[in-house]
Order: sequence, then structure tokens, then C-alpha cells
Amino acid sequence: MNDFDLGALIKDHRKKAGLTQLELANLAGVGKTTVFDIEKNKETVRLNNLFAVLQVLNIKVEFKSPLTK
Amino acid sequence: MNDFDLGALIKDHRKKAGLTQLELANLAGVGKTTVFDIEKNKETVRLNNLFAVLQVLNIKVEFKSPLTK
DNA sequence: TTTTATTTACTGCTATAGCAGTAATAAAAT
DNA sequence: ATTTTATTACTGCTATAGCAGTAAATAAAA
Repeated sequence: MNDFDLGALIKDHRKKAGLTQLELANLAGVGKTTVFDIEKNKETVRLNNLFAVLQVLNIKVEFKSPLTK
Repeated sequence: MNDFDLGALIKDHRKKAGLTQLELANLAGVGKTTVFDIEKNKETVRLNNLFAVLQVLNIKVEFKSPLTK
């Protein structure tokens, strides 16, 4: 589906921030299971939970299309 | 939280593709309620459903951080 | 205006994401 | 090698996202 490995990106950023999954989960206000699932590229996670994690790690999201370009 | 109006982007692309919410929902394999919710920026939608809609509309997602630059 | 199509809104119902707790590996540190 | 920490995995349980169906409100077309 989406070939990009978002889980690896998040895991890498988490490591570089010196955080454990549990710490990241607490900072983002989600459960540790959710962080684990996200790093495993589980795509059924909810957008708000993913966004909360991305925000803690200072990762921005951009949407691009032939139109928006 | 995320100030970007993703719902408006999707609605705009859907219109330009000449699709109704129901048609887009069917193409993406999700319910019409989900398309409606996404266009209303409901953030509790599931990532896979959002991705399915984005794919139909040919919208790509990018993640950026000070590290990934 | 009247009709038709589309969007918005609401309602049960079902499936499952997310949760805390626990346990078992794996990795790091001592 | 032993201890400590971190990650992965599994388990009930609860909350809710997603669904189809319906209906009302808007918009577009006739």
C-alpha cells in the first residue's frame, strides 16, 4: 500500500531523542501498545494518535499532489 | 493540533476529480461516513482509511523533520 | 419553482483500536 | 555471568470508529 517505512522513521527519531517507547507514549498521551503498533507500521491506528506521536518527535506531515505542487 | 486543513484539500481534489462523496467512498473501499468525517477533519479516523482515500485522489504524504531534512 | 442530486446529520449495530497489566525475549550495563 | 532495562508479545476489557440505512437540509439542474 504505502511503501514508505514510517515506523522505522519514528523509531529512529525516538532513539535519537533518547526516549523509550513507554516514555514516548506518555509524552504523546497514548498507550505503549499504540507506539509499538505505529513502529510496526500498523495502518489501522488512529490519525490523532499518530499525530500526537509525530508532534512529540517534531515530525511534520505534508500532502502533495499534481494539483497542489 | 494540526492546523493544516486536510479535509478541505481532499474535498477540493474530490471535486476536481468529479466525484461525489459516495463515489469516492466506493472507490476507496470505505463507507460514505468515513469520507464525510475526513472532509470534516475528524482526527480519529484510521490511517488506512485516510490513505485509501488519498491514494484514489493521487495525493502523496511526506514526513519531514530537522533530521530528515 | 419544481425536481433531482448531493451533502450533512443521526441511529443502531458490529468490529476492533486502544488501554493497562502481565509475561517473555532481547539488549545493555555492571 | 548476572542484573537491569527495553522491546516484543499476548490477554481481557472498554470505548468508539466504521458501517448501512434513513432522513433532513443544501445545492444544482431541469
